[in-house]
Amino acid sequence: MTQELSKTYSPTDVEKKWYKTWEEGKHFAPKKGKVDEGFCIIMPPPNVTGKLHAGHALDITTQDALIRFKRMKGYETLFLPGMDHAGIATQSKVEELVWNESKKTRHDFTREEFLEKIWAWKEEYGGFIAEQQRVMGASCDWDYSMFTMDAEPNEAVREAFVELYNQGLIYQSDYIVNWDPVLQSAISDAEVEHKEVQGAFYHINYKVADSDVILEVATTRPETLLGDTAVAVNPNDERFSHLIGKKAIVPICNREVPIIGDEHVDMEKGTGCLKVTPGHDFNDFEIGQRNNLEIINILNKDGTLNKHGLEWEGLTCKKARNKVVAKLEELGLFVKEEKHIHQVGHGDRSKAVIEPMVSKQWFVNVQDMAKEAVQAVETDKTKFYPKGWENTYFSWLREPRNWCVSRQLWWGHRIPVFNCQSCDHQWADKEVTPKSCPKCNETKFEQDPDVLDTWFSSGLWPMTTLGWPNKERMKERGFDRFYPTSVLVTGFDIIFFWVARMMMMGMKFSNEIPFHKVYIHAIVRDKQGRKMSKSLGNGIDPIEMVDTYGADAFRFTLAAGSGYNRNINLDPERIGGYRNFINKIWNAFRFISPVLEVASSDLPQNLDDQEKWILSELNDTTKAMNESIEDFRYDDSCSAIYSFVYDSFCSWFIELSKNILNGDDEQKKAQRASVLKYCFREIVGLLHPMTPFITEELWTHLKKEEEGLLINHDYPEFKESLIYKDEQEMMNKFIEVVSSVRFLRQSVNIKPKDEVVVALFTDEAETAEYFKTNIDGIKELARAKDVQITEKSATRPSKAIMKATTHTEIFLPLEGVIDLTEQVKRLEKDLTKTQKEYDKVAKKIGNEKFMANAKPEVVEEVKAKAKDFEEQLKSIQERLEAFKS
RNA sequence: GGGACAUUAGCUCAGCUGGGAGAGCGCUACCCUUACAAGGUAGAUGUCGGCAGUUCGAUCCUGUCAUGUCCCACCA
Repeated sequence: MTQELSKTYSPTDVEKKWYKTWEEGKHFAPKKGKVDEGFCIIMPPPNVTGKLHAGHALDITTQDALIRFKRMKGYETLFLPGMDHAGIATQSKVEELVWNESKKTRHDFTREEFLEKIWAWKEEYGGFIAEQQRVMGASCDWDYSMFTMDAEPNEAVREAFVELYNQGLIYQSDYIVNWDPVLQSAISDAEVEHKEVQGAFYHINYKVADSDVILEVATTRPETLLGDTAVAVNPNDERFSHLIGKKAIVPICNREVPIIGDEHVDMEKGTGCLKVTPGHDFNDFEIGQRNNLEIINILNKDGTLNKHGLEWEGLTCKKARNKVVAKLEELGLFVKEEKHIHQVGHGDRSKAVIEPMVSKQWFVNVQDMAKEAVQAVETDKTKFYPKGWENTYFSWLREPRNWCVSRQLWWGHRIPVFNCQSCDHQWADKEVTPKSCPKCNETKFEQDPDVLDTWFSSGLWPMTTLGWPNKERMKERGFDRFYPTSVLVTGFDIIFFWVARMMMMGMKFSNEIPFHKVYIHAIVRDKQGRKMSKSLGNGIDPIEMVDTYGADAFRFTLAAGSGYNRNINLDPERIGGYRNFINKIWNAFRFISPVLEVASSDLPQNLDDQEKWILSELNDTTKAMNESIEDFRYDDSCSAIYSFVYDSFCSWFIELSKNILNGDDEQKKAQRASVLKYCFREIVGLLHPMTPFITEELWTHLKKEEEGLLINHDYPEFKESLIYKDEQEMMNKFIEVVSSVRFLRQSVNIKPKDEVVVALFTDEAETAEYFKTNIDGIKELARAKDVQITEKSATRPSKAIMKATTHTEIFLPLEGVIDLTEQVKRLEKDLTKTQKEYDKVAKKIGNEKFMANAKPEVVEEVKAKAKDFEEQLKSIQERLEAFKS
């Protein structure tokens, strides 16, 4: 039936075929399984017009592995996809496009016209990333897919906003915000990146009015003196306290401003005198609030100086800075400039220097919400994996600043606040277009022009996607079944942006946590550990990797690198390595495929030693897989299955089966074939979450007629009945002996084809018995024509080379000349090594305190080791003496 | 300025509550052995960052120093 399998596995067609089968067969849709419980992961929605990058690939791999695992376990699973409108990113992209095409900005269009352009762009490129997610094998239910600007999320956003507004938790305020002059919008604190910049302290003299006293202030931003409305000193500072209440004269604009005392001023820092610019500095704004200072805004929206900039109106701050300094020098008020490295805020999207600026913005009062969000994690309602990331989460939420949610953009959720032009009433409305003012019933009113921060809708995402706030939709989409969702998988870089906000919003509107567990995965970097970036050109294109190595190999690589670490350094060569592993599986299958017809799908009754051993190893692997996937230790899962398949199954069990399968004993042959088939059925099951495609493909040859697709099949479980400890222990000795023979063969350059005679000496009756039972295996794998097994009291062959283990002496009798010096050298090396090991344990046994204090089982272990090493030493010494004489 | 995390084989990393240092890749040698050269067999490599302490015993615990990465914080 399957004789035509090619020597190497080619993934492309197989992957396409199976994804289509799964999707068209609706196998990603939630279905009640044997466990009466839902398991749901909401996929972090990527930017709608984005392109899949390595980070997304990791997102998908780790999430999809969990989903597939739980689906097989019999949970009703939902992997819910979606896309984000990504306000700033998308709008900027289209602005750039329009500019390149027609040298026009968005302000050359009406709001409606420009939004149309963005929608058109979205329609054209919007589906692209979802196709790429399919290529990765994401088993999400596309029927659930949502876009953050669809009608349903819009409804959710308005619902949430209006609720918060009516509860007084949303307010509008003239407040100092981070102003991005490129975006020409306010941005939230979380969107500001602080970068170290080489700047300077400029020392400037301010005259005190009606006196000769001069106050020297230090500032990094001399140009802002045009907006100064006070000079502040520390009230406890004896140097200056007597000046409090007097006036100072701001240079250049010659404005008289009060000298005030404020505890905030650090006597040690700078000159101890602080110029206060409430309009353009966060601290100064606070000082201004405390002291009722006037606020002067000296900047335009684009970051250039306005009329307060006097002769420098229209210049950027940076350009104005030098000119102001020059002017001060001219006026004799400039003292000196000191180099100074300081942190300057930059917009994380635009990279522009952020200008603190006072403007009217909408804020969410998050103080209480943050407390609840903190508590949920403190009480382990929501758990972080790895736990350490809780600190990051807490650090953000324990001292939250209110969240500036308004953005002066067009692309996004319009703030549902309306101002009546007749009666000045302001209200928030759940209707997209309210009919009339609720207070005066007039119909002349205007909606607030701003849109909401993208993270406002993202914060509601787990609820929105499950139908909230519409009762009917919630029922339809299974809100009660899937909320709180099971796991959130994401990178640490958006713990504040997203995780924290979802927690706050979730607790606020559903009175529940939005997810039980948060798995924070690593950041994918290049092989040298550098962040992938456009400018470095070191990005790895997932689709290219899939084309080259196959999605399974790529997924396995990502999974193998994912545990509780914070970086994955991705080297395409490693993907190649795991591609080879996938190919290995393919070929192992090719090996067993001819005997499948004589195999039964169930386990035979009278298992032999080898079969018990492999089943026991498989059982251990199954246990390890089940536990590690549950704990998000994909690295452990991958290494467990990798070494089982590669070492235990392929290198030993298949090799040991060749004899039997090529032999004449039909019954034994059928039995072995059945065990091979059993193992393989389990292997593809165990691997399916990581490598869904090849496993589903092979499953078609392994499944029973009545069984369906692997994607829905039961995940292998640990079985008490398949523990065979003795057989495992014996097999380890067997492997040690065979490897030793191979080693000895190589040490005297015996060709792989040539057969040798092997003599084994052991005093362990059980071990000897085992070797005798499995003598064919030794012959086959060590290429021996004859194997003699005797007790150590027997005479050793006179002309032979030898290696000693703790339990068995392995001799290769040789004819002709042996290079004894080589052998002596090698044995002496063995001797020193073993002696060292022995000395270590002997020392412990000689140590009275050790014998008295150590745990009994440790003492026993050490004693046993001592005995083993002693045995081994004796063997080596005897042989050395024999050689030397 | 505050904090977190890291430092283990050439590279990337794993090592659970302290009890003989591991994996993958790479490397070396020999092999086209009838599933697989995207393969097989065998092999080499570590003062577990430095120093001190606790302990019968420390890669693991404590302190300290060094180096690195990241996060937070109001740009005097």
